[in-house]
Amino acid sequence: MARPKVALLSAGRIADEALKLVDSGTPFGVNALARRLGVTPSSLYNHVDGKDAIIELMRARVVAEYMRGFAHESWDQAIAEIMRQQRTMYAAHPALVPLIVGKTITDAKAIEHYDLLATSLVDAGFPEDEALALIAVLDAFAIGFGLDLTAPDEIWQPPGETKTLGRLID
Amino acid sequence: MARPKVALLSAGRIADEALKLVDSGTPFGVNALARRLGVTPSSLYNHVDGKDAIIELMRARVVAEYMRGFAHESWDQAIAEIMRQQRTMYAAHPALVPLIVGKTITDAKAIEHYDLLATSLVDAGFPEDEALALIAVLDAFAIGFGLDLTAPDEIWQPPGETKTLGRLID
DNA sequence: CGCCTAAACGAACGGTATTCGTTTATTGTT
DNA sequence: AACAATAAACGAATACCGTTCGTTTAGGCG
Repeated sequence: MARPKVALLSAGRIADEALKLVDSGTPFGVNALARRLGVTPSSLYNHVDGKDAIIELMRARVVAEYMRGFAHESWDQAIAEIMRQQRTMYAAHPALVPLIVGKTITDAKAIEHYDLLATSLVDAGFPEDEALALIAVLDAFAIGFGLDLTAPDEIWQPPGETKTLGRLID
Repeated sequence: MARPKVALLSAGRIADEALKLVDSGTPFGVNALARRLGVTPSSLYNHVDGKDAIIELMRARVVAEYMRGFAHESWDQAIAEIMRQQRTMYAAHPALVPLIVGKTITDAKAIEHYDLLATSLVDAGFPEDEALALIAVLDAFAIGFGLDLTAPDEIWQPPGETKTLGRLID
């Protein structure tokens, strides 16, 4: 097929289908995504910059849907609210978490939310370095929690007898 | 080369060199590891079960080196001690964290430590399901913190102006 | 009408982990 | 001492992966 009458693809459709693919539980990949879109893998590169860019598009999608920000709240209430929103977000798309982990955040909306928190903390009197450290710790916890949602069925596989753990995980 | 007079490889040497490779910052892989060992990739399979098994060997190595357990401490002191040991461990080998994340834990010593904590919590009166949930949360936080140590140089890459965040990260 | 661009395809490339067959040196057994 | 079995290396082959490039063709614009 050459150029079709109406374009089969668009960044939006790619992002949507990618998220559906991820949520379906099958491992994410450019080839699998292309197959789902009824297209060859190389066609995607006419609309999108590659695998990492697609992942960033997915991040943008879920951030736009789940992160609502906060208003007129004390810094600790703001933190609680943000963590709740992130929990809901990651719970809705657990398989996305290991994909976005460790990748630089470029999405404007996502950065906006971090900026909002940073401003709230600084306004509340936190020194700048402490504010940054706090944001990092909160993010670490949120990511860690999100990863827990994708954890393999068997987190632990005791090779021998255990005193307590074996009973707990059964 | 066929079989040499003295074996070039052993599970131990593979684990050691793998950890050195990981710590060096170059991306971990079977090919890169084999090159470092002066051997072809397929030779590794005479001693070790594959990539994931090598990663599990590395986990065993660092757990054996850094996790000392605890004794006669209250449950909250025990938690604090475990978290400190994990922090030190991950800080010493940050690039290992993204490799072990999400992989089933089979190493005996590692399981032993989780079992010790589980026992401590149950003995302290926690219901079994709460104890397991608590362990999961603690683990999530530790992993999240560990991942933060490997984070890319630029965690955020603001596409536009920011109110506070841009100032904080410079 | 003709040119340029957009958007698809297919082939090829370099990379990954892994498997298998072959070779050969060492070890264990009769 | 002769011989079989095992261990441990290599190299070639496989099956993926993400990505790049050249080619084709349809649509829009001057």
